Amino acid sequence: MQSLLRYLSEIFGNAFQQAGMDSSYGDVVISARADLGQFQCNGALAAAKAARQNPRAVAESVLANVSPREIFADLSLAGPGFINITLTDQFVAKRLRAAAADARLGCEATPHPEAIVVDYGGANVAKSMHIGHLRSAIIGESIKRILRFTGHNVLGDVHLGDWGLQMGMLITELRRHQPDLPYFNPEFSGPYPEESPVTIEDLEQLYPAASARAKSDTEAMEQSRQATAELQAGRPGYLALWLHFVGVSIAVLRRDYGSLGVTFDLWLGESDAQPQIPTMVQQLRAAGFAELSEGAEVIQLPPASEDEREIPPLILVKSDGGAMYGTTDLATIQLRVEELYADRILYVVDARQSLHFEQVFRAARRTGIAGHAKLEHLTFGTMNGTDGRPFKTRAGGTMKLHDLVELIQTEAIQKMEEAKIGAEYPDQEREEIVRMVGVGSLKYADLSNHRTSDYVFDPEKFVRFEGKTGAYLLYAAVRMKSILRKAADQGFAPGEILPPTDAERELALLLTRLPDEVEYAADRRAPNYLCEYAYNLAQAFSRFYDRCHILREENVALRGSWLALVKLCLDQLTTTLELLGMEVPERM
RNA sequence: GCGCCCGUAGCUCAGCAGGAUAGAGCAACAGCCUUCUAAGCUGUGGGUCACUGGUUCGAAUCCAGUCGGGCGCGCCA
Repeated sequence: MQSLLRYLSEIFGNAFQQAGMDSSYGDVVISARADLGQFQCNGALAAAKAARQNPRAVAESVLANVSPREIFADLSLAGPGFINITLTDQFVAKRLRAAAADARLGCEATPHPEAIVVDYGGANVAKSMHIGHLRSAIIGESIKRILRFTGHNVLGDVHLGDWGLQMGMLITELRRHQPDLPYFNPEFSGPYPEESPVTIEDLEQLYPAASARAKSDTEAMEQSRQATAELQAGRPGYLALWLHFVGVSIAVLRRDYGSLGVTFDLWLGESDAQPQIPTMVQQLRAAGFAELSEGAEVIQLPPASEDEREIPPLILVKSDGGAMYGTTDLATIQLRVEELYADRILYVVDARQSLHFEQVFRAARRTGIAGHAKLEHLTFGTMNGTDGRPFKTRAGGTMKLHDLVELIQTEAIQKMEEAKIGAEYPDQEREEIVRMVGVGSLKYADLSNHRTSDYVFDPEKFVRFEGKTGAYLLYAAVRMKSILRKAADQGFAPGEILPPTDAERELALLLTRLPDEVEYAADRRAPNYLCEYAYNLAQAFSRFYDRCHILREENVALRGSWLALVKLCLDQLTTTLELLGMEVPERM
């Protein structure tokens, strides 16, 4: 089914065309003046300007050409040339019946499906996830779901930080503590132990220690570089050790991402691109893209057109022969294009990496590595504390993701106790509710900000469950479920959706919007639009709920219509929340 | 120095491919539970959209400049 705005825009586009003007002027949008109409078309103003005509006269002639007319309860001209549009209740009801009968709730799948890789998460081996990893995971997960829902073939890749200097640091640091391990003995011929010599706790201690040491001690840094080079050259002991680091880390990452409802199709990492690098570099040299500069090999990236700016070259090979992360990213693009047949690769990464991605993308396009694939850096802003500085705990440290999830769930438990809700629920169900409410609140708080803006991360505030919060949305959905359950118990079934009256018109109109809202969010890769829509739905439902006592309604047809409306509302809200990565409990 | 992003209500944020009277939540104040879950609903007050200029019939939205804030800028990732 064609989306409503598209359908209306087509009608007005045709009307403009018949009046001798471009159909693009026919764009219909939600009205900014609900008192004057449900929708509006402003194209006559722009068309009049282009044609040097009187805008009201243009609007008049367009109005005369509008067809079909019977779906409109009112079409009127206002102000300098606005066309205000109000649909008949019959037509609205017809749209809703069609949406309710459709498995996709009236959302058409894209006619041009692409193979899309979404690169998000970005966790590192040996570092436990902290709140700095939150946004990429939450935003990336939502964008993945949205694009998948719109009909694309989407693969989510965690793209682990499992390679590079940090690995060398870990190796040297561990050697410092346990030099007798067989991994460090060049004479050792294997096999190496299957059991990891370190736990995740060990790694989390080792990493900051190693990092600090390398920063202050040039000799330690040199050793780390050396170890990194040897690892990359394939020294068996180091490789075996590294595999343990990765294995131990992934187990914990799966748990942490899992607790957020974030799942990946691919658990690839920087290391997976390494085998690709030597031949790729050879190809680039052969094709004349590599250039010697200050001992390193670089790819120059001069502007190719006026809208490109000067940017520094991409370092392809360091002066010590090693690869930089830009090289790894290039090789990863090559892999995704050649082996995953990616048409498009999206990177959900902090805005501070903008320059890096600009370099990588430009290099990938110039050299042909990207092929026909489109590359997009979907930036997101920094999470600051209430003081406007990057977020820190009271103790001044970074808050671990695990602790944050726990904190917010503790709060959910407290809220339920205060409201005297769920005391009689089985323990397991109550735990599930707490998880869904806690994680949902956290995600909604994050996603309702536009992804590109920096925002203040205030746990005290996110934990509140009143107002425009995830908990409010879940609460609304749960009330819908409750009504439908009680209706079924009493033998009341949803019936045919009738033309809305004043009591439910607001809700009914909102329910015609899902396809346009999803498309809007998908086009902009911006989940916050869906957050807004979900909130509007929940609010419109709550008002309707307050005004109309559904189960007490004695008119069977009306009650059936209302129940069908609740059902459709629940389906749409659930779908929208799913696209945001939120789960709805049966009751709460 | 160069570049990127951002200044909207007391606070946190939407809105920005130009459109009519700039929205929401929180906070403040006033109401609504013998009725489908009050984590709810209703109402009131609160804004020179940082500033200046420009483009336009029309600018929070586009352009230029100024001020203020954040971030980034070749061998870490």
